[in-house]
Amino acid sequence: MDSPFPPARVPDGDAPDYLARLNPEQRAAIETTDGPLLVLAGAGTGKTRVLTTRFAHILLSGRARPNQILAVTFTNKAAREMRERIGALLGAPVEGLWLGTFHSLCARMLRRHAEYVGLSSSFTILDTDDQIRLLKQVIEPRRIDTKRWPPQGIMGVIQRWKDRGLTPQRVSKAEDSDFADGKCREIYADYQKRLIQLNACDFGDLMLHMTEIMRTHPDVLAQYHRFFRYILVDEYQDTNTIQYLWLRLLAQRGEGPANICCVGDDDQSIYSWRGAEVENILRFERDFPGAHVVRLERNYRSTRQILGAASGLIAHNEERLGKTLHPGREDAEGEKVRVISVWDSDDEARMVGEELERLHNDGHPLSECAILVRAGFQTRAFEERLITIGLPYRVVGGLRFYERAEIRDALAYMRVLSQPSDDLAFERIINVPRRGIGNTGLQKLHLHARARDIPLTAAVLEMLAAGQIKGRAREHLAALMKCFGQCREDLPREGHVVVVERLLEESGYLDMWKADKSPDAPGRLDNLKELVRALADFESLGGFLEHVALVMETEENAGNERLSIMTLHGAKGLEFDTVFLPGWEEGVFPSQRTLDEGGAKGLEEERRLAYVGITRARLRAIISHAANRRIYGNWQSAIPSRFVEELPPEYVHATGDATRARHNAAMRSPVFGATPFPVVARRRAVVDVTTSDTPARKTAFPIGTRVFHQKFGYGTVTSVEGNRLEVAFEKAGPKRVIDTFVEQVS
DNA sequence: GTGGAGCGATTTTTT
DNA sequence: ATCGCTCCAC
Repeated sequence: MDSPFPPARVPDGDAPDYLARLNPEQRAAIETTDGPLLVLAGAGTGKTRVLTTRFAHILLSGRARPNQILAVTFTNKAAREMRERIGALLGAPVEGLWLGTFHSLCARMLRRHAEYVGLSSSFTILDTDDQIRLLKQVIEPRRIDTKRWPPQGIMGVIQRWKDRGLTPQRVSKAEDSDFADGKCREIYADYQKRLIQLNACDFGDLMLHMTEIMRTHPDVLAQYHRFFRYILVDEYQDTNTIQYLWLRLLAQRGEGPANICCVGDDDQSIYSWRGAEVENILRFERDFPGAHVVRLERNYRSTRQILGAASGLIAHNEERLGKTLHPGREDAEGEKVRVISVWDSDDEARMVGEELERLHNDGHPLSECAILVRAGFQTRAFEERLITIGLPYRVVGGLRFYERAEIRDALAYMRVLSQPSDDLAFERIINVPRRGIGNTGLQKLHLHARARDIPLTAAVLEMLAAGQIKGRAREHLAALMKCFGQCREDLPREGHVVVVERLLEESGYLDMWKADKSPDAPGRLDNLKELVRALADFESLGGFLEHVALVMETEENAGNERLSIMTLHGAKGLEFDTVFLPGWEEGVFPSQRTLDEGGAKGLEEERRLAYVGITRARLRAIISHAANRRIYGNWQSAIPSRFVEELPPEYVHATGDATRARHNAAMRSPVFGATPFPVVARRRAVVDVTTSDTPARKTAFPIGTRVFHQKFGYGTVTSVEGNRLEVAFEKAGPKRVIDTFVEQVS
């Protein structure tokens, strides 16, 4: 240790105060600094705390300087959180950390060694849309039936190969038989070639190129070996093969065992479908001989009842390292996990709504409640119900900011502004708004560009000059190119914020949305405003675009007093006082797809998902299953999920609500219970609104106010009753809504 | 080049 | 049922 940080070492014997309030296992996980270490961190056992304290401990004990620790996470959110907490522990923000996602760290490394794979260090990182667009170009000349073999499917095959660390040369013929008549390998090779020509990378390439460089250039690898003294990995159970290879290259140096610490939980491995290999964590001790293993099993989050139910459930899995959660607090007895049987999915939504109202009225904050579903289609029933009873919610997940069409369009404009040779970006916006360039026009442009070996923008200029573009397209394109040219010229003088704003204005892009009559157009304009605002946080356009490519998220307005609806996958890492777990039926959860093709492994993963769901709850977990559910338009009867049976009965309170459910159903449909009568259901909904004891407030929306609603669009208030409005929506017709769901428009 | 009709798919999501 | 995408006719 030539250069301790900070200079003063913590004296042995006296434990420094950042270690004081940790339990013995947590301390072991932190103080076992040298050699390979696997920390099996059960849900709610203080994983992040261990990770960040360990990081701080390595620094404060003088074992390494900040830039000698490599700390890897999966999401930007996790990286950000870690950075903040380390800063808090050290009392000051630390600069120059190698702390980030696998992909951002690889991007950073790859910029230094890009030339080894034929890229220049200014390579661009493509988003999913660009990838598909490029792949389509590669597929096109090959006479492949894109009905049978859609580009997305081929992209999936390629990505899987990349996940496994296979460059086109490394893909064996045998690997490439099933999909697209065995042409995937050629397509993959072409696609990679085109990426290099464009000086671009997709996400998989960041890992693939960097791993390939380290594999084939021992000098580069040695450099990183000298550089990184300690490696920390979060969520190790989610690593795929390429991430594993990348880590192993960095960790397995010749002299002595590596200081690699992987933190994870095999029971929370739920991402095999995107390439994650649970085996990586199961195999850790064999991969790193002499590894220490620390189990964190004291849970400080949930009640004893919840932990008992979750542990009993996960014990049905075979493939696991084995861990049992114990309550960390003595007072954590709690209520039993409730299992509620209902008649159909409408009853389920109604039941959840009623429970939520009760909790809300008892003073439990809605922000501490969540509905966790297996699949996206389940959210709709709950949304409708919550709108009816007027409980504010938000659906977490959905499309994120940078995935929205208008944001991607605007970013494409910026990319062309900053890099005229960015063909994929230019292709995206050349006809947005409509400029009279269709498929054939674009083909001609491509032909010209390829023939002259120039970017598309240059091809446009040449073809305009040569009079090869006619009619309306000619004027529009000339105007567009002039606009880009002018903006590019103004950029250094006026700054990127002003110029981008002008570009979006003068190119006609903003006008396109202003003229759009659809209900979500105003929201899109707001998003664009937000995007331009975010631009100001960066010094240059290039810096902003790099950030966006890697960090595809913005801080969502958290909306404090709202309950959350999200998928179980989306809930991983979060916690709530109260968690609703609806749809525990065979075919929904576990999902039909898994039952059909996932085998025993798939089922175990579904069970882990159930385990993740239950362990999100601090105080209350409410599981429900319906006897009948509408799937893709028709009603189907369903039996309770096997996971319900697997819950240990001593921790469960089953509300045998089947009687009431059947009664409700009988009232609704005298002949066949399985086909509920929607009209009655709707009337019941209205009754519920008026009998609800949610206090009515004074509303700020007098009759005649023009309002906007996220789901229903524009409308005019026709009557007011406390905080409940009746609004005549222009598109959706008359609806009753709660005032918090609409905003006034002028 | 644009817009409408018909077709098929429809778990989970990050970077 | 619903949405998104492709194909075809104007």
